[in-house]
Formats: sequence, C-alpha cells, structure tokens
Amino acid sequence: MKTENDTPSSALPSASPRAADAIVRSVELQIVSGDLADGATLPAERDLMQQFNASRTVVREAITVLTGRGLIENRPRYRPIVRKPGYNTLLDVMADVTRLLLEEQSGLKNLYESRVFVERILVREAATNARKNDIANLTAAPSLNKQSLDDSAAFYRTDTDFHAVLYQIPGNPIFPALHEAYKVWLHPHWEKMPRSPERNYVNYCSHASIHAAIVDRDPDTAEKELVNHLNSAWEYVRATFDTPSTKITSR
Amino acid sequence: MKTENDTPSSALPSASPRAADAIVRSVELQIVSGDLADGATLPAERDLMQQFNASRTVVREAITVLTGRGLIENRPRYRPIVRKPGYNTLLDVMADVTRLLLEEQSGLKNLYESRVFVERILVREAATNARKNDIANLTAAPSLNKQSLDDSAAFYRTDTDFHAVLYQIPGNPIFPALHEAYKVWLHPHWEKMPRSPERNYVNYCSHASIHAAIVDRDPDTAEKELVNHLNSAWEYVRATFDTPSTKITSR
DNA sequence: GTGCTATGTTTGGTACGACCATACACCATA
DNA sequence: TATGGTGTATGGTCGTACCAAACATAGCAC
Repeated sequence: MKTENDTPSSALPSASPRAADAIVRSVELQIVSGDLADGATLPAERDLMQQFNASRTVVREAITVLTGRGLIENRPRYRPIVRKPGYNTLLDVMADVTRLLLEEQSGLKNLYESRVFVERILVREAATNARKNDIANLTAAPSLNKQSLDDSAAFYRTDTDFHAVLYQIPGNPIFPALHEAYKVWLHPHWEKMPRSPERNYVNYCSHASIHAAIVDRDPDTAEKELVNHLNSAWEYVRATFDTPSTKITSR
Repeated sequence: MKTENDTPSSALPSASPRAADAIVRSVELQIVSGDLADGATLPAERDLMQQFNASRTVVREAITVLTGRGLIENRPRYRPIVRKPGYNTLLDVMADVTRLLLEEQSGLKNLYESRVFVERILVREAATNARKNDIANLTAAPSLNKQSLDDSAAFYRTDTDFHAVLYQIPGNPIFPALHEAYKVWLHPHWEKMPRSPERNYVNYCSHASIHAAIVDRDPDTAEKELVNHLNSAWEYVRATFDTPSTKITSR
C-alpha cells in the first residue's frame, strides 16, 4: 500500500506541491459532484490553462494523471471525455499492471485460483439464497449452452454467460465488474485452449449439475461440481503451456 | 514505421502513436526483465531524453504514466525509484479511484459485503484444508486478542491480524494483498467506530468460536460464526453514519 | 584532522513559445 | 444540392529558459 513513512526527523516534509495535483483534484470533484457529467467533454487544454491559471505543461500533466485513473478518456486528437468512475473503472485501472503480472507463469495460476475461490462462495450463495428470478436466469444459461454445442465460439460465449449469472446473484455491483475483469484477463489464455463439441458437452453437463444442485438448495454439491468444472478447465489451459508447478492441487 | 494501412471506414482508427508510450513500454520491459531492479533509480530526465531520443516533455509524460501504474515512485525532487509490480501494486493503483467510490454510501457497503464473501470462503477453506502450521497461527491470534482487551487500539491490531491469517492460508499471494487493501480502505471508517473492552470481548469470543470451528473441521459453523461476527461489526460501523438502506440483509 | 558552512552543480517542476498533423466546420464551385 | 478545397481549432511534440530544492564539493574555523 501507499508508503506512508514519515521521515524520521520530522512530521510531513512532503506535502508535494505539484501544481497538477490541484487540477486533478478539482476535476475529480467536478466529476463526482456531477458538475461534469459522464460523457461530457473537458474544455480545451488552452481553456483549462486560463481556468486554472496554469501553463499547458501542468494542464497536460493533470490530464495524463486523470487518464491513468480512468476518470477521463483521451483519444489523440479529441477532447478528453469524462468517465464517471464505477467498479468497472476500478478494474480498468488495474489492467495494465495485471498484464505485466500475468506474464509470469504463477500470475495466471494465482489469478485463476482466486476466481475459483470467488465462484465457490458464489455458487454456495446461489444455492442458499437465489431468488426465483436468479434461478430463472440460471436455468436459461445451460439450455443456451446446449444449443451451441457444435459452435465452440458461441459455446464459449454462453459458457461465460452462465458464470456471469453467478456474479449477478449477490446484487453487489462489485461482482459483475469482477467477472468482467476475469473474463478480459483470462480470455487470451482461454483462446489457446483446444475445443471440441465433446469438450463443450462435458462443460454443459457441469453447468447442468451445478444448476441442479443450486435448485436443490445443496451448496456443498454445487461447490463440489463447480470446483471439478473449473479444475478440469484449468487442466486444459495448462496443457497449452505445460510446466511443472502450475498444477492446482487440493492441498 | 507506424501502420497507416487500416481501413478508414472501420476497425480501429485510433492506433495512437503517442511517443511516450514507447518509453513506457520500454521501461516496463526493463523492469519485468530485471534490467531495472526493484529499488533502482531511473536515469535523470535529461539522460532519458538522449537515451530515447525524445524531448523532455515526452519523457516526463512517460514518467507520469509509469507513476500512475505504480511501477515507479516519484517524489518531488528525487530520482524516480523503480518498484517491481506485485499484487500489492495492483491494489495501490486502485487506491485513488477507490477513494472516490467510497465517498458514496453504497460504496462502503458494497466493499464490505465483498469482504464478507471473501472471508466466508476463506474460513471454509481453512476449516477444510488448513495445515498444522496454519492452525498454529490461527490459534495464536485469538490469544493475542485476549491479552489486549483493555487496549482498544492494540486490540484492533490483533483483530486485524486474526483475519490476516485467514488470507494467508490459501497460499495465494493475491489474498494477503487483498487483505491489505481491505484494511487500508476500511480503516478510516473503522476508526470512527465506538470501542470498549466489552465490545472487544465480544469480538474475541467470535474469533475463538471461528477458530474452534476450524479446528473441528466444521466449515458450516465456521462460516456462520464469521458472518455473525462481520455483520455485527458492520452494525457498529453503520451506526456512525446511520442512513436507511445500508443495512446488510441476508436476502 | 574534524566538523561546519558557503558555494556551485544537478535535477525535477514550471512556464512560454513554436510548429506539425489532423478533425471539423465552413465556404466556394460544379 | 453535392462535392471538394480551405481555414481554424486542438492535441502532440519540441526546445529553451528559469526556479528551487537536493546534492557534492571546497573552504573555513576549531
């Protein structure tokens, strides 16, 4: 986390008076307060200069920072577009660093393992507390799976959709955003996974089993089926870059 | 060098050839490859100008971007310090946006709820697969709690330590980083929570119960105790900013 | 010799001005 | 009216200059 180490000699000599920070803060405030609506465009840089009484250097630095935080979108020759921060923004910001972390073998494994943990509790939650509405969504997804067994690309989409339902059930916007993040980050590696109607059928059966267990209000079975499902998928992905020590063990 | 052959009507008209990006990528590579070790300092800006044959404007923009990604640390009048990215870096990057999201009431609630979900699966995992070593850590923590019942500040620390153990058990570095993030983001709000030796004792008992259930290899009870524990804590925090609709219901 | 101070150098932060390429609005011509 | 050329606004880049703080060094006092 942020290094908050005060220098041993005194309290806070830092208080970095970077001029751009003031602009960043000001724009941030305008965004969260709604003065700058989502989708609105920022004034031209030369106008911001006057507005904040700063040089273009500083204004541009502020824009760079805000872009890095995902608060504005900055295409080369267009005005910056305001993007009101949400949970998806949060994951967006992580994307660049995540890409670096995923380049190491253990990175992908760790990320996938975390997904397994999350989905384990999500299926348990579903089995325990899913409402009629959720069950309906959860029922529709596997049937769509079944219809696209022969089209691996389509199956991949409906496969993802099934898991997406799990992330919606808690009603917490963090989870759908998290699912989106897993999807984006894992997708490049899943692309390389061999697919076949037979393999799709196995996955479909897993989804059906999980769905059945949820309908039965049986969290233990639901979790067990999910773990089997995800571990099996991992084995397929692992085969595309097989190395020792990437195997998920059950401890 | 830049591709100018994309179809003008479709696809990606962007292909932004921002000069700073090249520097960013280059430095990123040097960091992950180890050419730039963690803790090393970047060359002076005027040296980087020559090295990349770019203007200082561009060099400084690259540094700003890298700082935003948490890959370098940039104090006002010092050389930028290289920080090899890890999972904690990941959470660091989210900090600024998270701060904005937490300013909305539902932000805190959503974040805390996600923590409950995560810890639910963590205690289940602990009850199922914790090794002797983990159990030992888990045993030590509550006893430290007990010793600091009368010192609320100390108790808060040991309280956090107990939960930290849960995040260590899976052996996945993502979880300790996540715990650190929860700690930092939730801390300001927990600060405002009223504390007392009696309240500390209640929390201690919860920890003891969770610990006992884990030792008994009883994930259901462990989860139940944890949920009670965390929901109870939430009620105390909620009291500091009471508004309707922030109550956590069990659906 | 040791320790402190004054001074010059390095370096990041900021400002200003200039130029380029392109998106876009505008206008003139067919 | 449709089309194509033109001018302007705007972001991207460059170069220079200046300031203030950090750092290195030399010089001074003891």
